[in-house]
Amino acid sequence: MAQKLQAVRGMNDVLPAGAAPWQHLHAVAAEVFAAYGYGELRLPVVERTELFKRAVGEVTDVVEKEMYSFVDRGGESLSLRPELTAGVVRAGIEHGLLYNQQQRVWCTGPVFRYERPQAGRYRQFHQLDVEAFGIATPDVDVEVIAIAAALWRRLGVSGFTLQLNSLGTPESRLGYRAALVEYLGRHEASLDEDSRRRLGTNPLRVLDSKVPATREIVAGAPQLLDHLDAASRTHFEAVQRGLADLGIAYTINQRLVRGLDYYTHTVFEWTTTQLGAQDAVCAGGRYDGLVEQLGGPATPGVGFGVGIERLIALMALQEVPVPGKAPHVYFCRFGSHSEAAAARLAEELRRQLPGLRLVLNAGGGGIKPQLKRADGCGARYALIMGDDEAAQSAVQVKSLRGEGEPFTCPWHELPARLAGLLGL
RNA sequence: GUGGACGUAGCUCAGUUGGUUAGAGCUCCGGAUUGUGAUUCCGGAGGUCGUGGGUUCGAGUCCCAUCGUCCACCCCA
Repeated sequence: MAQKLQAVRGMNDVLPAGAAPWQHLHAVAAEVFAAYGYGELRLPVVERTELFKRAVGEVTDVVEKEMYSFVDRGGESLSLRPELTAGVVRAGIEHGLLYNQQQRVWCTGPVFRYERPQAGRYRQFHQLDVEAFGIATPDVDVEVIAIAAALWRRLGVSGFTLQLNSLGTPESRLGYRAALVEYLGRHEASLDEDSRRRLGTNPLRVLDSKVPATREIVAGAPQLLDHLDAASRTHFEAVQRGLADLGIAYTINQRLVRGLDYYTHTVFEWTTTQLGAQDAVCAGGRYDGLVEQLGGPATPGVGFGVGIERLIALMALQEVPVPGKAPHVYFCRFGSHSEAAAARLAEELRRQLPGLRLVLNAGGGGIKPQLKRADGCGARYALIMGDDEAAQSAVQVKSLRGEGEPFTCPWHELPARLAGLLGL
């Protein structure tokens, strides 16, 4: 039997009624990023599978079992991007953006992960991504975090906790990793199955296990921060000072390790308690080895990704005001002489008032249903033109929101009158 | 991938221990003396009860499968 046509699991439609928060978020984000001097990058959704294997890490869950990979007609293995950073770095290397220079960029778009969908977790979701390249000093770590804070402020969302940690350099991490494996190995029998498996593949991930028995063991484990070398420690302290200096509150979470392999030094996560299990709205950190690892010149980098669906869910939950895009006016027209005149006048108004949102009635109907549509679409004013008005080269202007009495206005005065009424 | 809950009109939901043409509210459309909405009144449209099998004389109501949604795990934004 023919199956009902429906969207692919975990991939959602945004309908006109739900588009306002998306538009608002994008507009605000673009402004905030520009305010910090970040330029936009627009990238393909598909990259070579190899890129993600090398960037994200071959043994990560994201690459191991969540990528949408396929072989194209030329026999090449391609993947829908599971995150944005890899593509940004690829583009940076390819176009020489990272050759001995600083780059501040941002990027947005859909990313794909084959996971079991759940509230706040979808197979196609959207991220906002901010990256700064070519700056090794901790001041950019702070800058990037401050951008996220500015975004929350401009949007009017609140209630986040900024969690902070440092992974140190790859070398210091290796030392720590050895100490951790040694410690966990001694307690292997008490670990849960997942953690035992990770012991061999990705032992740091054992640190954020939620299994109670494992947590107990982890509590006594060697601390990552104790294994930082002097330079890493200095870097991390500078980041903390910088944040304190800007009045950005944070808490250090030594169990915060990222799921992607490329992070070094600073890692951070903005979490909320308001979204259930999917509590991370924004996460990022420093990845000084990534560019080189992908074949570019050794270039430090810091950045973060924001989960747009989660942020929007939070905006809805906190009832953040979002500017509406309802029409300003709805133009009712009826009668044999007025329809064409109204169409011409509507075009003229839109031409003269570029910000004007005007819906011209179409499909006929009496004045009553037309006014009903006008009210229903949220317009502030109705313009009414029947043959009576057309005969006087005028139109009736009627407020639908109790803003004054209806009045008749000649066509040629209408642009100025509307501009005044609507503040255009 | 694991465990659990759920799936009836566009939306929110009712539907008795399986029994004749499946209901409500909201939305939508039309009307209430000829050209004025959001209140009120009247009328109308709209569902093969997610889909496919099965049990039964008979299933929205029971069973199986499948798709999807939600919750938790896992993972992560």
